[in-house]
Amino acid sequence: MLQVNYIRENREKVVKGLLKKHFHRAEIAITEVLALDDRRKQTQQQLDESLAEQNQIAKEIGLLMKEGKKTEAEQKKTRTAELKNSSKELGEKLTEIEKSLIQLLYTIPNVPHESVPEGKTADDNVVMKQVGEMPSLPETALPHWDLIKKYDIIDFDLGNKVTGAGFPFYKGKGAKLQRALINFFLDRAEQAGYTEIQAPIMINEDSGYGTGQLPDKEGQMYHATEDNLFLIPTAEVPITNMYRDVILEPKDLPIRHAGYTPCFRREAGSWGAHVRGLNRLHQFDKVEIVQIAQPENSYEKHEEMSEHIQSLLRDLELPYRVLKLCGGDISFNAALCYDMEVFSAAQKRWLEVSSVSNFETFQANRLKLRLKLPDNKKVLLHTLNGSALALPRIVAAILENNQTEKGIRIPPILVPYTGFEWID
RNA sequence: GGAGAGAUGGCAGAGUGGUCGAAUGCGACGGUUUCGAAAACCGUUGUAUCUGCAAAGGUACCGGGGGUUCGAAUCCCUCUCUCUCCGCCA
Repeated sequence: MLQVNYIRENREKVVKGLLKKHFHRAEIAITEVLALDDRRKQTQQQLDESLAEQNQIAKEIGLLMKEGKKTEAEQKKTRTAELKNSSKELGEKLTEIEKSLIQLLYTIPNVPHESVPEGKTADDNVVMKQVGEMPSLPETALPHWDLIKKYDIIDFDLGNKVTGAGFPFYKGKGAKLQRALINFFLDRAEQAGYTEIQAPIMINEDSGYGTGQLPDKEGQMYHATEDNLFLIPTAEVPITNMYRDVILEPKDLPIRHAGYTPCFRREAGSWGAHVRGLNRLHQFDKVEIVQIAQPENSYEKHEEMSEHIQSLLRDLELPYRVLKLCGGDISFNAALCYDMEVFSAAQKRWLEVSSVSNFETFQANRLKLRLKLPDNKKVLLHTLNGSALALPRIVAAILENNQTEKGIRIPPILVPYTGFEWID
């Protein structure tokens, strides 16, 4: 959620940025925000005045009562009755205005960083770099959904039976590979200075609002209505919400956390031929990295996170590229976002395995996550996160790219974690 | 699941209707003292929002929401959470 004061002071910049994000009603929405905010202030002021008078009279009555002047006290009560009525009306009006304002703000996306390229769709994203050699596979190469059957390591049919589509079972070396990847990612994050977190995988409503999954994207989350809890779509949600309503000091920063969790996404309506196998699941494993940084250096941290993620891909020997998302493709919350894609050689497709974003103050504003400066002023902090990494597509690429006649070769860096060199 | 207790400022902990935004203690910060430190002493020390160049002032907030009252941290209702005991249990 954008700050109203920021909008007010940077109106042109905000509108321009929102248009880059293809938020076409930017001008209208901003005008309305400012108008609502003016009305809010005006009403608040009227209410405050009314309440101030009431408080004043109440004090006077208190004094009169002490002195035993009951009649005079009774007289004062008439005026209070009037004031109470007007306060009530003003209060209701204020609540209504505030509600409209918040609702409107919820519909306005974050302003993109100036380096975000113009563009409408994923085709307009800018390839920043491409690393690694593209494997050349024989004609007989299989896509991962065939490989997992051949070696009996991941079972979708069992998942269908026990839970439903998109909830596969990992078996034997398939299960061990999962565990190896998680441990590898966590160890590397720890080496890079991230404190490991084991977070709850269900969150409450407040947390959903805090990081922006609510109110708009509730359809993406599984909802346990009995207890009004949501299964997390990413560890970003519980980890970032650790800092909801928190005021930090410069010495606490930057904060670096890494957490492994399963992630749950309903993915309503997004199924099709291009999401076969491991390409899209309802439940998957992911190690997430989160940083909380000072506004003046958050973009350095963003680069740092991007570099960390890339180092994982290089060590796994996967060919990858880094995209800078264009205005039209970048997410609602993000100011800047890089996507990391690995090449899955049998599908001959680039698969998104990580997304690293700087949200600037967009989440912090909802979270009320602030920094207390030496002069006691409070400013909103910047939040960042990235996948490091999401497992299924990494697994898909490893399986496809490393397939040989004698089996699937495990990348050497993982062998200490898996305990085996081949899936055969 | 049953019974009971509770939720107050960074922490501890008073406060049961009228200068209570809230005693006191601890912590933190600044100062005096000291070669330096400790101790002692003095002072400062919540958040949000509005008016204002500022100084200053208004309003709201004692778990959340609602109510009673001229006036509520204090009374009533309700929700949430925490703790203790019993039951069940990885």
